[in-house]
Amino acid sequence: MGRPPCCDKEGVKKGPWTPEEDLVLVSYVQEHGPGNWRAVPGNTGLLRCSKSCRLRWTNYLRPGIRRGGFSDHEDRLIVHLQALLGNRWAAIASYLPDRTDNDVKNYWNTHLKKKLLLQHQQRQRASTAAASSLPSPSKGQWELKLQTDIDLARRALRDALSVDAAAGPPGMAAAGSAPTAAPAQPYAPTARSVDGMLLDGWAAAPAAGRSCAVVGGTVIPAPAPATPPGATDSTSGSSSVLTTECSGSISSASNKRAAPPVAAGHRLLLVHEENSTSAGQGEVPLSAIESWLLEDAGGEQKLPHESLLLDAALHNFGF
DNA sequence: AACGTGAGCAACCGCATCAGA
DNA sequence: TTCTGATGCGGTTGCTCACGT
Repeated sequence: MGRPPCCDKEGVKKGPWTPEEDLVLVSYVQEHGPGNWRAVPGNTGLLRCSKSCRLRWTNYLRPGIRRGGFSDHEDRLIVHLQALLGNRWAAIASYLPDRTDNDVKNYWNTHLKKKLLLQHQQRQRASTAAASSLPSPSKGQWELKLQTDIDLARRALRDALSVDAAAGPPGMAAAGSAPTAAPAQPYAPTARSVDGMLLDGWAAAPAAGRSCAVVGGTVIPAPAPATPPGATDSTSGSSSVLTTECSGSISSASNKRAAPPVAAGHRLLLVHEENSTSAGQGEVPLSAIESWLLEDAGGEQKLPHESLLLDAALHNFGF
């Protein structure tokens, strides 16, 4: 039952990508645009399976990807979205336009989970100490109400996610994290990177507001045709705006698939202006849900009901 | 200097779902 | 409607590097 894995074929290379392979792949995608991954190995001569090519592109070579250096704002956003959405990393990543689901997932597993656990333990110790000294209002009425609100919101989201709105074309989940106008920040070159290697004509600085790929610290501007079919095109037009509208339900092709905020027919607004000066780290314009999640508390982006969402996040991971 | 260990992250794997024939 | 190929997603693995002994 089921098809054999595409990577079972003999002669298919596995393991880390070499800088040369990266260049071949980027070059191909620059020319043909992402998609039709099945054809990539054959057309490029890469000894990789289509899946591997797609993964390499979406997680590493795609323009506009920011790596590492998660801000506090991003931390909190991830924690809260995780509490609401569970391990729907693609959906979560779609709220962080320059992050990949893999990156978010790794960051959660390696940093945030521990951080949350630590906070949780500290809170428990604190509440235990408080309980022993005070006739504690362990969970005040307002807090219980908030918990109810959270539960309702989560249920609503879950329901919404299970509705097949059939709105978004395939591949839109990834489009939710479509390249933004913010130029890709060169990551620190690694031993595997192709630092210093340039393709002819690629060395030019990317035009303003244009996507670009980064290969080993080299910024490679993306040509217009590189936009995936069906994806919101943030590379075309001078004032392109990523707009997500969700009408009552966050569309999802299934309850497993990520809810792509970019799918048509959504009411939730996720506006990402290409030329916005606030496109910097952690300053993406807020959608309704983000505003709710990140409700300002005293000027700084202090999250509401933090302990409750913390609980939810921990609960999602069986803590 | 050599070795052990743990963290971080890139990549793989299996499964689910979609789209087209 | 069913089948099949292509693609997307989440869980997991395994490699690399930093750090401690």
